[in-house]
Amino acid sequence: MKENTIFDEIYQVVRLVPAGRVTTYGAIAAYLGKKSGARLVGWAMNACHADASIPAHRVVNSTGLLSGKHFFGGDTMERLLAAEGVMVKNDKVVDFKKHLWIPAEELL
DNA sequence: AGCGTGACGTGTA
DNA sequence: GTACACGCCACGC
Repeated sequence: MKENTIFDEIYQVVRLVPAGRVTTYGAIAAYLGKKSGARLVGWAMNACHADASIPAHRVVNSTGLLSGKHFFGGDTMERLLAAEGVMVKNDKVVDFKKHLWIPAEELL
């Protein structure tokens, strides 16, 4: 490891996300020190296909919308979330704020 | 070395 | 409340 790349940094944080919780691209970016690096997180997630150990399905946008569910292959993302206790309605996380997990706050 | 793109976020109209 | 535009960092060509 010790790639020291933004990708790995993001991967580590995403892997720290507990089951039944979801985080946002902005939260991860903020934790890494990137204020508006949300796009970078999305980019890293795109490469997450190389790491099946990364629960990218727990990462949603600030509106709680499963932006990447389309990339997972249909209902895979919402199904994984539902299996962990996170209900998804209309591609959006139910009680999103309640399930929201922010590294900068929880890992504080 | 420069331009375009991207699973986003925030602000303004 | 919805729609549009700009900004951010990193990667691909």
